[in-house]
Amino acid sequence: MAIEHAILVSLSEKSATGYDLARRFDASIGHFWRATHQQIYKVLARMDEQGWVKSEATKRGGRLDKKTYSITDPGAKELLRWTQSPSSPEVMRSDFAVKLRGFVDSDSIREDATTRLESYREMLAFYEESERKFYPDPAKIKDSARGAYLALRGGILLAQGNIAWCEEVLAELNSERR
Amino acid sequence: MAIEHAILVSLSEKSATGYDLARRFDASIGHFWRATHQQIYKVLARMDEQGWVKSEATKRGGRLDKKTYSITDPGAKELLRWTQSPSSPEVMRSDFAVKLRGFVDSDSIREDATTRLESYREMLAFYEESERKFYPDPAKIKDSARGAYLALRGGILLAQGNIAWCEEVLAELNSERR
DNA sequence: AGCCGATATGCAATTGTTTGCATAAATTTC
DNA sequence: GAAATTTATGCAAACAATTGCATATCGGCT
Repeated sequence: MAIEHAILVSLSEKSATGYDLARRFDASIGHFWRATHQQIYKVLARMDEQGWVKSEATKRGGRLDKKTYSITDPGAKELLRWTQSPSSPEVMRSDFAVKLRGFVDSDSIREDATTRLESYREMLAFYEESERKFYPDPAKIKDSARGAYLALRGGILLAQGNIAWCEEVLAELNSERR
Repeated sequence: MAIEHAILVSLSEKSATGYDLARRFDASIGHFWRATHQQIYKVLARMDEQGWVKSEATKRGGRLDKKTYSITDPGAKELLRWTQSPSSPEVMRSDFAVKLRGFVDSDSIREDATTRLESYREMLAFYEESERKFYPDPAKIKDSARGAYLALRGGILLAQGNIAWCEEVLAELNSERR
């Protein structure tokens, strides 16, 4: 029930085609909500029917029309309504935690923890780079950018939590080996 | 593709009925993987067909049989296979981050952050209580409990990350108010 | 005796998401 | 000039998960 709202947020920043959105959901906003292009196209069509977005078509000869979507008033109203309703707590679903809990094969867990550690470190590096680049001085952040900044901070803090977790797992597994 | 494995992990700890599992998925292992009883019953039936679990029925007169499930050899083999295959990185999906990113109504965000902060603090308190109770001395943890301990540590570290995030959001929103 | 909560199982419908496939022009790279 | 990548859209099938409903007994409380 929230890919719609992620799309509304994204469109409220800037109008876009489904393709553009798919790229955004693979980068910026995609750090907080993943979605494939297939899903985006389908949801966009539904949202269009509902009147939350409108599309402007560009003819392209032999190919299907290119459609640029923008948010409508009802769409903005829905976004406000959603913002104002309390968000349900995230459903925790961690393959890694289940794997740990099972503790069937410590070598595999070590490998997995190593891979995860690496990818969370990359993620953290990326987020921190963004932070330095876009918000060098937290006191001077424009009001319009406060939300994006705080979302980014979340990415950083959660990545750090995950890194700490992986490091602990690896430390524990290595101490166990002796 | 992982509720099966969470069930296998849980059954490998101790045989159980669907009902028992549903309660576990609402507490211990449920901290890392949520599932409803309906889903559990359905998946158990499928796993039974696949031969990953077997069930022993107890007749109960007018009512449907009570079935106690336990893990089979093929089930244990599948659990090992799953453990040894690299876990796909968790798909991040955070309503809260999307809401922040949109930043439509800061009062609602403040409320939301306050609620989340509270629930993560409760979670953390619960985890830390478990840690004190079951693992007072990390150096003396039995091998068989290492996995559960490390999963618990994950819960603690991620809860702390989320708490830090909520606190930052609230601090930022309050400084903005002036 | 009546009510409530716990025990115990499950079907059905719907919604949400992933995966596989398909098409086709424009642009960049070798 | 050929090949690969990017731009751009979408359908269909399968799988995963949620929500609503239904049933029935047992034990404890009032």
